[in-house]
Amino acid sequence: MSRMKPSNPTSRDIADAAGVSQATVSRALRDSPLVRKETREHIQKIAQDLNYTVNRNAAGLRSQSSNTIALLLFNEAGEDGSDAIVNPFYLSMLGHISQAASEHGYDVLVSLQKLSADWQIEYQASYRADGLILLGYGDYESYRPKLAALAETNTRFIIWGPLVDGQPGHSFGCNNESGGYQATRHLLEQGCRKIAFIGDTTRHNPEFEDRHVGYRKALDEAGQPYREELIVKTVNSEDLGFRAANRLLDDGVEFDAVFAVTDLLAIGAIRALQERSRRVPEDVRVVGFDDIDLAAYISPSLTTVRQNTRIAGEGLVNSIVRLIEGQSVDSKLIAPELIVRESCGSQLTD
Amino acid sequence: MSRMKPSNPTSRDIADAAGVSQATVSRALRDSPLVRKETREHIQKIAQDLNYTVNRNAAGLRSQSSNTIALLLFNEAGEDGSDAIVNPFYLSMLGHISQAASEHGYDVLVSLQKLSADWQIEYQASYRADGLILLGYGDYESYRPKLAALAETNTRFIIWGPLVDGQPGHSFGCNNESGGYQATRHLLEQGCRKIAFIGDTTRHNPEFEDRHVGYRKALDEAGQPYREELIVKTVNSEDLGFRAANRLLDDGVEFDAVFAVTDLLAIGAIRALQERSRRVPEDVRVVGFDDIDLAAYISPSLTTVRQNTRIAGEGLVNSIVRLIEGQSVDSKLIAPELIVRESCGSQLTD
DNA sequence: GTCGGTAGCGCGAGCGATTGAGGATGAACG
DNA sequence: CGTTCATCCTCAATCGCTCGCGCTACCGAC
Repeated sequence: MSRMKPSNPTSRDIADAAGVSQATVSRALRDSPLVRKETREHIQKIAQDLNYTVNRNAAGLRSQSSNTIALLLFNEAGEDGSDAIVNPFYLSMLGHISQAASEHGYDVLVSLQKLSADWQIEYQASYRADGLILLGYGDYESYRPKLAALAETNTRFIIWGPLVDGQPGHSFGCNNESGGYQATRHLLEQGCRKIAFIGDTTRHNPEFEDRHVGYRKALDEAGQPYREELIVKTVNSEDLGFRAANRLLDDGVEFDAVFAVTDLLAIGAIRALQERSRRVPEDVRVVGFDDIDLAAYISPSLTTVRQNTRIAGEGLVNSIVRLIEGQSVDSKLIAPELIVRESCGSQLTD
Repeated sequence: MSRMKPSNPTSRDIADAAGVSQATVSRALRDSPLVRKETREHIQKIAQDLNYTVNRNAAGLRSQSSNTIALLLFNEAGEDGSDAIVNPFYLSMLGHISQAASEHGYDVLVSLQKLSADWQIEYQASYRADGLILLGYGDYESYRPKLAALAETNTRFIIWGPLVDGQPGHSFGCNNESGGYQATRHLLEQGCRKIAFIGDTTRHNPEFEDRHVGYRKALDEAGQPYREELIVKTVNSEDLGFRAANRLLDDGVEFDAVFAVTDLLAIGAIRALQERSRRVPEDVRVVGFDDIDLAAYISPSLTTVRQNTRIAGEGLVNSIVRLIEGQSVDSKLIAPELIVRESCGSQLTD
């Protein structure tokens, strides 16, 4: 099949050059306290001169570890065979995950997964990696068996998302309820009374479900009624946001604001509104969720609930590393933050 | 350090269960013609039942290969210790690279590199992977020695970018000159006569240099003079585009169009123009390069030169795989495509 | 001067796959 | 009926590293 480059120096070569045993080289290069400082430095210098690096395959084989974490990205695009489009929010997390991982001495293996793929793939990844990070997991309900299978084989994994009762494994996410609450409350404060909600409200998307809970809580608190006709259930993509808003308009539902559970949905909704001559924010105020790059640049710029991807990425990596090292993980949620821009019309009232 | 999950089935377990030797299991699982079809299927079934997957470390150690390609992303953010922001264009390539790689049976290891990092890191990556893909390599001039070092150690790598004379290794890119030409020519056809150019024009960024060549060629062809004062040299980021446009305005340079060598620069430039009350496209028409997601959503939507990331990703993977397999690679360029949107004012003349 | 303790290093047995060399089997052939 | 081949498998030797032990100095203490 494929070959690596021919004949690199091995630890034995270093050992010969340094006049020590090969085992000592191994220890020295891993900063083991079992070898004297001078010896260690001597060996390290020689290794550097000879451009030696440990063969990760051999090291991994012997130590039964890989110092690698696999990042499984689930793309939300439909099964229409179209290009795999990964949610930009997850993509922006990738950078921070990679960074954090390398600080912990881990490499990152990425793998795009189709939601329809069978779990065997994940399992294989588990052989290549010490742990898994699952991003954009989508429909939790239908994936639970796969998660259970992972857990059963002692695969260490962590899911980006809320803590769902009865879900196998660990998770790390943001306080979606708080985010949904903040968004809705902000709209209420702007004087909105008929706030449409775009996003799933069921256990299938616990993240969205929690945002919906926050939405409802804010309404309750403000003494506003919860109206079924304002709820459009959908999963995540720009196009679905577009369609959702169009459906509201088609149905003749009156609304003066939209809370979309993701920025992608919000952006699609804004496009639909503008196409049908509704001004944002004058006629309809819109708030999204995630704070993807796009949010700041579209017109009007999008008010949204930010999930800090740096903190998220670091948190995920921290958790998985703790898991790998056999420590316990405390799955606390990170706090989302409302970012006010133009689409919610705050400026109008100033 | 870290451990993988305890005791998985090995090929010997499969062998015992199937009543064959362990070597036969190994061959059967790799569809070797040396084992009879029935035997092979029998073994594969058992392997599946036992949730067996080959230990990649062991396989890699023995065969001196990893079936992995490393993707090195160079972030363009300054050294101000700020968050690592990867150019969204490269990020969108990631998905396609990952996809293409898995179709070839390769895993993808990602690694963010600071431009300032020493080459040792890349070298280490080369030990983990059969080949390297370098994205967003930045300043080619200063990196040449590192590339040479890679080439010298027989590391297989491929760079996204133009074919630069004297540059070690192989590359795969898009026809930047054509792209620059198309963009500029389109602006000329819109009646623009003073087209500012934002981007590097030197060998340090061969991609941009080539776009500049195309820009100049279009001007020549139209009999338009090339004016130094319209050129703003800068590298790539939204903020730098913002500053570049401001500088043009500060300097009192007259211009009726901007060709920015990346969308990020173009978006920054538009922001600056709008802030200083220049209408886009009425007063200044703008064309970018890349066609990142953002381009379609900003206001006005950005006319740009698209580099098809799917084709690019597949091409890169194809090339590196060929390289790994010892075949020759023909480095042809992919063709960029002008995507007309609002920022160039085409609609105005319709 | 003997002895226990310890720091520093070497020995050798694997880790689990791949791979070339060689054995068993049965069909084809003179 | 003995040979000759394919065909299909088995044997056993690696790949380069890690890690439990065991060995050797050397030190201070009795």
